Amino acid sequence: MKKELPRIADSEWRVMQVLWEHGPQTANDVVNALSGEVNWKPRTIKTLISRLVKKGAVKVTEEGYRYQYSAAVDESACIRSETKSFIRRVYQGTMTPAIAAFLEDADLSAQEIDDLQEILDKKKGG
Amino acid sequence: MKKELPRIADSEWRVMQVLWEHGPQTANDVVNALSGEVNWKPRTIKTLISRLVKKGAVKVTEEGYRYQYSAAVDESACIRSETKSFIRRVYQGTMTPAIAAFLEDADLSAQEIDDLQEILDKKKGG
DNA sequence: GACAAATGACTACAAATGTAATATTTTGTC
DNA sequence: GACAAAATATTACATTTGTAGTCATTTGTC
Repeated sequence: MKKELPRIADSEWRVMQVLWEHGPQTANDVVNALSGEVNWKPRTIKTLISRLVKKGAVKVTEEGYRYQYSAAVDESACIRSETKSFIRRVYQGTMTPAIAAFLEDADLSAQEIDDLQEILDKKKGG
Repeated sequence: MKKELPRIADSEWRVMQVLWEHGPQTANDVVNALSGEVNWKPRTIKTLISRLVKKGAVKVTEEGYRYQYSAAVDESACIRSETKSFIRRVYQGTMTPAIAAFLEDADLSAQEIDDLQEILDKKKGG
């Protein structure tokens, strides 16, 4: 059974990424992880966390005497869902032109090109 | 000199796409073009058009006795800008994982795979 | 155990967005 | 030229988002 993914707003993504990357943390840990990257007041980050909790994207546990926050939704599921909605919106649902545009725009190393070609080879094979 | 692209909201994209695809049109033409695709009342579409005009994404000309609306911003510029901000947000700016995820997720025909591989070959060659 | 410091809860508030309704003006028709 | 129909303009309103501030509570310290 798959859970509905809550809609994650732009700035909320930053918070989610910290939680996905570093696992359970206090609000302050998140604030620290983001300091330097963004210019938000600690309060702002707390607000974002609360909203994510309310949406069900983040869960809280009382570790000892302070709350620990951790992601409650799967990172790749969120990425896939966001990607799909992006492609629908901007490329009207057609993946191939989107990918082609990406490829043409991207500045790829030879290694990266090889990796991508391997993915394609595998797809063809399968 | 490049113009600042106005921020185009999700539902506004639908309107822009009609204007990009079909060129100058009356509000009603846009409504007709979108009917069947979306479930918006004509009023809603008119509102979206007005907002786009106010943002400078659409321009109005009085053709004869009724307004004609047409895109005032370049389609590929918008697509590129939106793509860049999407990749920054979701993939933290790294193109290759984004593309890899796209490829793995996409349901591609053999033909499409070949086309993409050709793009990659060309990139490697260049 | 009183009090400051830290943390979390509740509140704020403007702009953007989704989704329209109502009011006014223009135009074609009789 | 009066009036209905069509088009445009103005207004509405709840939600979401960005960006916080203030109030209340918990906790460590003396």
